[in-house]
This record gives sequence, structure tokens and C-alpha cells, in this order.
Amino acid sequence: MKTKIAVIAGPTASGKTALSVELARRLDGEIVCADSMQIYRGMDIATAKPTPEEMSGIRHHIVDFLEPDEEFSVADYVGLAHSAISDIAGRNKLPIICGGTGLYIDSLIDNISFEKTCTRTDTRDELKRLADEKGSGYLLEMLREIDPKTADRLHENNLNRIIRAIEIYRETGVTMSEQIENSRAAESPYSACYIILDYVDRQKLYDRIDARVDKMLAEGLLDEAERFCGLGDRATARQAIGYKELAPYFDGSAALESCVDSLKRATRRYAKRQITWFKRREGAIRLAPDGYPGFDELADAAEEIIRDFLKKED
RNA sequence: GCCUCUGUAGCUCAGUUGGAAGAGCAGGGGACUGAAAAUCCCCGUGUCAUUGGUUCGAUUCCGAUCGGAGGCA
Repeated sequence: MKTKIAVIAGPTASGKTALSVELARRLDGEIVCADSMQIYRGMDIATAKPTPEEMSGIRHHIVDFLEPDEEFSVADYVGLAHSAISDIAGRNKLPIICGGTGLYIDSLIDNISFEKTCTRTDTRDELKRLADEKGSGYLLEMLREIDPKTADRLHENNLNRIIRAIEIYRETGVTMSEQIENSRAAESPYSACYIILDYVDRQKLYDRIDARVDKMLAEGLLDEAERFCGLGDRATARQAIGYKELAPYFDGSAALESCVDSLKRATRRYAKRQITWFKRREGAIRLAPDGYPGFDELADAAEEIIRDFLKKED
């Protein structure tokens, strides 16, 4: 018997947080966040982390628990999420996965398994140096010797992926293509009702993004960003949209207005990448927030879909 | 009212000594297995303002008209 879970996914600013809280209230659920940035403490405004008021008493898991200079990965996420789900389901509540990090969500519900030993290693730095010296094409050819299948699908410029593929082999003795195959060996313990928030009119989403960035600024994004811009290059936190775009303003090389524009643009592009990711998910149900007169109607529709799903045997 | 400049992709602009136009930005599409809010790949047909004329041929030259900017009164 598989564990039934609900998933609320979608691009940034599509209204996932409000919808998932509402559904948790109506369906006696708890929320498991699937967001690679909301996990970090102190990164509240830029990541649009749900505030205590927004959570309104609904328990949220896997948010706001890591220091920004700590490392984290999909493998860590999947481990934490599996136990959060079994905890929630064990108390007869509905686990609702909510977030925009597609890799995390899909790895979780497809039950992707990861080799234990292979985290960040010195090999990575060494390969990076080699690439600086001899070019990324050289590394791609190195990879071709080891794992031609993966080398074929990677572009020469995508150095991160090339390095990762070589690293996996060196550290585990298993090639990336073998690893991918192995990772899908175990059947998923979940039966998921996968709902994707998908605007019919993309401009509406973009308008929401612009408005939300303005709101973040009003809520003190600048102070938060100034704190995080000081972090080292390696820190994951630095990758968050909302800090790096404002850095030129702090060092005086650009006006605030142009930084805000580039922040909005970066967020739009991020949303587009998320849309692309979720588009390919088969069997997911797409709900258009702009296809309903208001939030209540959208929530009604989502509730009905999930109730039907829960009624079905297996 | 007169004079000058200007009208080319959603925006800012190149350009064609007359042979059916191209950059940047914006935007679109895609990939994705341990950094994923990251990383990477692909995509430029548009009444060249409108309308007459010259020409084998006009977005390019000439005239008029309609926008826009500036100058002189």
C-alpha cells in the first residue's frame, strides 16, 4: 500500500504557499517544503519564505533550519523529506509537498536513490583547475573515455555537469549513466496527486513577480541582501535570487533602479526554467490560477481533485 | 508660421554607394540525477511611418502627407 501524498508545484510567485496552507487546513494536512533556498535561516524576504502568519498554525517541514554557509543537496533533501512524510502519514495526516524546486520534488516522489559516498570532494577542485588550464573540451574528452553515453549528452560548455560526471566515477567506480539507471531501481513508496500551478497568461505571472519584488523591497530586502552579499563565493546562499542582483548597488557600480530591474528579470527567467521543468511531468494535473474568478474557487478545485484522489483505492 | 533633424524587430539603434535587412536588450523554446533560485544549449520576416514619383528594380533617391525631437520667430 503506497503512501498517498499531494504535491503543489509551480513557478515562483504562482501562489503555491497560500494554496497549500489552505489545502492543509481543509484536508488536515501538513506541509513539506521543496525549496532549495527556503531551507536557510535568515533568508526570509528574498526567498518569500512563508511567515508565521501565512503558515497560520499549519506545520511546515524542511524550512528555515540550515545556516547559509552550510552545504545541502538533493540527496540530503530526499532523506529528510522521506522521514518527514512518514512522520506526517504516521499521524494520519496528509503530507502536502509544496515548492518550486523541481529536481527535489521529482527525486523525492520518483524515489531516486543516491550513492552514499559521493558528496563534494577535492576531485572537483582539481578538475576545475585542469579545465582552467586545458579547457572544458579536454575534460569532455576525458569523460568520453569513461562514460561515452553521458559525454554525448553534455555540451562542452556545461563544465559543472562534466566535472560532476567524472567525479562520480572517480569517487564511486560507477559511471554516471550506470548511476542514473541504478537510481531508478527501487519502486516509489508514494502515490502522488501532482498539481502544477500553470498560468494561461504568462504576462499575469510576470506582473505578479514584479509586484512581489517591489513588496520585498518595501519589507526590507535591501538590509537582508546587504547581510548576505558578504558571504563567500561558495556559499549556497549567494546563489539566491535577490542578493547577487543587488550587489552592484552596494559596491556603488550601479543604480538601485537598474539592479531592481535585473532582479525582476532574473526572477522571470527563473520562473521560465521552472515552467519548462514542470511541463514535461507526465500525469500531473495543471491548474491555471488565472482561470478562476478568485482564490477560493481555485482552492475549491484543488480540494476536489485531491479528495477524489484520496477516495480511490490504491 | 518657418527651418533642421528624425520615423527600420516589443525597446534602443545599425545598415543597404538602389538588387527583397541585422546587432544588443527584452522575449520564446529546450536540457536537467548530490551547488538546481545553479549550470548549459537553441531561436531574429519585420507592411524598413503612409502615399505618389524616378527606376528593370526603392526600405535606400525625389515630392507630398502624418507622427516625434530640436532651433528661429
